[in-house]
Amino acid sequence: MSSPLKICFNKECKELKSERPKKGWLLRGGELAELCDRCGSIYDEGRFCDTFHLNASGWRCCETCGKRVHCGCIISINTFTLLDAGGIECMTCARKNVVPLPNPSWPPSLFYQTPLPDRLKDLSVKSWTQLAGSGPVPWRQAPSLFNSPINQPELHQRVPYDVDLSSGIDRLNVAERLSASSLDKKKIEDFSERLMNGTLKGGSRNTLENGNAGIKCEEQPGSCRNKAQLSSSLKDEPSTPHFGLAVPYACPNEINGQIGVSGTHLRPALQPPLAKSFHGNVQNGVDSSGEPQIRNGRPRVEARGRNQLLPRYWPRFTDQDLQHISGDSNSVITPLFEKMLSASDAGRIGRLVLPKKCAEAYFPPISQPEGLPLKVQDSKGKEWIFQFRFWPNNNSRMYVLEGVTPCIQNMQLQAGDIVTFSRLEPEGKLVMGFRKASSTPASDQDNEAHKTHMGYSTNGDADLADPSAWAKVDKSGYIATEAIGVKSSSSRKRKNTTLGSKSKRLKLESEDLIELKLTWEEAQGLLRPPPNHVPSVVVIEGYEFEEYEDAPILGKPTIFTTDNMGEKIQWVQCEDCLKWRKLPANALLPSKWTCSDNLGDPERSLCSAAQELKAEQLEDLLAPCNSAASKKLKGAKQEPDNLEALEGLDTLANLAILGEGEALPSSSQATTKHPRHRPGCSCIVCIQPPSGKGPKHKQTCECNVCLTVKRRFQTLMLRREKKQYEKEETSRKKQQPQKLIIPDKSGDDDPIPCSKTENSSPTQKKVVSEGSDDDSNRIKSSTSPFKGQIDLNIQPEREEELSPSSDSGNVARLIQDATERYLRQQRLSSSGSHSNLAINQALLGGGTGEQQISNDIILDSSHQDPDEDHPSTLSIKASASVSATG
DNA sequence: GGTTTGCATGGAT
DNA sequence: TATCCATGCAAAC
Repeated sequence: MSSPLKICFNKECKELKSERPKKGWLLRGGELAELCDRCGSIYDEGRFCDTFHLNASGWRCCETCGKRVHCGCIISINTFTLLDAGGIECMTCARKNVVPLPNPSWPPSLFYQTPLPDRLKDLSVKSWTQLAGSGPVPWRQAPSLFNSPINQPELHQRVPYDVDLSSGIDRLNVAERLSASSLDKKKIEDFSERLMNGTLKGGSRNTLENGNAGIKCEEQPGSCRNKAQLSSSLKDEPSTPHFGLAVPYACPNEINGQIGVSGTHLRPALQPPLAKSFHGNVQNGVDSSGEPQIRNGRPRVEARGRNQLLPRYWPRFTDQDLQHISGDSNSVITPLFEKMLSASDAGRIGRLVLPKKCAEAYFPPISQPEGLPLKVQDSKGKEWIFQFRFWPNNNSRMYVLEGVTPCIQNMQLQAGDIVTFSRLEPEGKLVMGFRKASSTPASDQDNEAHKTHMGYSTNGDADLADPSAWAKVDKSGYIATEAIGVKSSSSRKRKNTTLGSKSKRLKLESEDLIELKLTWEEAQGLLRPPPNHVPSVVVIEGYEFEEYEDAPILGKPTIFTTDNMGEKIQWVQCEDCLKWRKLPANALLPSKWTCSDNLGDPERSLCSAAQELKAEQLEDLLAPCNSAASKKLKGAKQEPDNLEALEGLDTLANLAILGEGEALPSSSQATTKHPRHRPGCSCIVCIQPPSGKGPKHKQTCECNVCLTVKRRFQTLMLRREKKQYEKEETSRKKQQPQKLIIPDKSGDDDPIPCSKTENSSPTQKKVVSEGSDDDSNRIKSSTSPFKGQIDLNIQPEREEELSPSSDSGNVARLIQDATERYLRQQRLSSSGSHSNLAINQALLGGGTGEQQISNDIILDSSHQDPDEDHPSTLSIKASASVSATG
């Protein structure tokens, strides 16, 4: 883009340019100043100011080394930094300091050069320095008329909210900022008008583009601050209002000539100032060579702003990222911040929570909760309009972008992915990019060192992963991913960060997401009783239910299929030898299954026994499964080291892969929700699937199951209270034998006599037969030894706190958490007149290889006490004795 | 009934 | 301890 003018852009020169003029500093219009060969060379050598501005104002001395630094022009903008205590420091010295700031995100020239009306020039030094030196003060909080300090809500509140959205000019910004500068409203309005008229911009632009200070400044250091004399440019030149409109919120920056953003292009001498050639190490705004990036002509992160941000919000852009964003344009990209999407962010609510400091640093100031519309461009160039707003929160604010769902979906993002915000200069457009979680740098998000932060490359649409590999966002999927996330987080050193502010909220990586395609139902199907736990038994309808108090663990996933005889079978992989063994379809396996557990097939109860499946058959067996899963399973087969990876949650994850939706093996699909239930089973478990669909028992339902469940619930709660009480007593009295009224297991190694415990029949018994609403099957008996011990005043809320910590650890807790989530969903889905009873079926297996089924009977509090609105849900773990395999 | 909205809560830092 | 922020949740729609 060659200037029509043939003379050197340096007005001190006026020489003719060559046909291929040398490029100088970035103009606000986006072009580069075109210089004659001589000036270009001088500029390239970094002597431009020395040569042409020697007699200009703005020269100051570095407070540290005393070196003279020109501070008064667009070219020198990044050669110094402002000191909090006043004065300047050259970049060489600045980098030696603890917080190297190659230049404030808000360049001093913003202030020095901003052509203010005379009546505004009384802005005190104090106010500037305070703004500059305190708190999170990114460029936008620069002492500019266009900038306002953050953390001054009181000021914000005083200012009438007045955003001219139609024009794209954020008057509020101006008003607020002026307010922050103790300007009276009249001045604000006047100034805003001028701003709208573009006169200010024109003046500013003129001044800046000529690369000269354009200010009349006292020669004494600091005088500029006191007397921000304005050039006459305000009146001299009509505006060129090409900026400040596209992105209203960005007007501070744009109006000030974008120099606060990436002013790094001001000296693109040593390297073509192509924005896309963003230098890798941006963490400190100083490149790895120790040279300020301005030397490289590369945009840098707004260092000052970013230094105020938590590391996890630091933008980590690769060249490819930048290339994606900038496309083929010559725009300069200024990375602002990034954020890993939380489940909430990626959810359907469409609200993206913005880090407060980021929002206040890079988005326009808003004084009203309603905020203002924000135009954001994605990496494809598509524009989105979000509502940038905040909520009052703990005397603070919580900033959100509303209406992001379409954009998020368009980008096909989900929790764990990272959205990036950057600014495109000189347009000032806010650009929202993204990285899929798989391309997240290997380093910890919170690792402030960030030495390996460029270990990823994709940014975008072009590199989208297969959507099918993404975790489901639906309820069940979410629950499941949480559960699996334990594994994923544990298998990596990466610490849960953004997503994991709560322990049970887990960051997902797309690699994991493949594995996390697990539905609630499927997760249930893997539940097993904790090892060495002996259930108590309750009989409903003649069928015995085993009840476990501790949370279940996860069982071994299998692959269901049908054999030649048309009989359903399942295949399970031995933990030790990795051979696949055939089992009856109704076999229920513990989390670790080995050939030795294959009691039903003595010939193959040893690992030395050959595998029935040929390689091809195995291939076919695994074929319907997710390829990734298949790969992993086979990989595990080949690599014993991977055995461990298949344990525990990995196991669950693998099953999840195998069992998800269409990928579910056929025979498994037939019993998707409850594999151990036969098709057509009408038990309450099957008629009331965890999905929440299907018939539900009414709250007033008096069927045997509901009655029993209620009774059992009450009993359980009583037991737990007693248990808790006795635990406390025990801890007090030190090893005093428990005086349990209830036969119970207070610990893993404290089994109690039980009528039905370990040696279950190897064949599956019918679990429960009742279930419909009007089912009036009688209860033969409730053999609960706690019959009659019903505490009607029991507080369901105590369920959680009374729950003994399970040795199944996080997994179990997550499963329980998932259960609660599910129940909440259930509760929501029911109108209140419905029973919130759900029986969550769970597979339980004994600790020694025998297997049992248990059903988690989940009862909403309202079920028991409809008059009270207990927010929490309850779970009763009843069990049906079931068969073990082999 | 579902969805949206605005605030509250509490874990994480 | 203060602050941030992810999420819950209830009222409003």
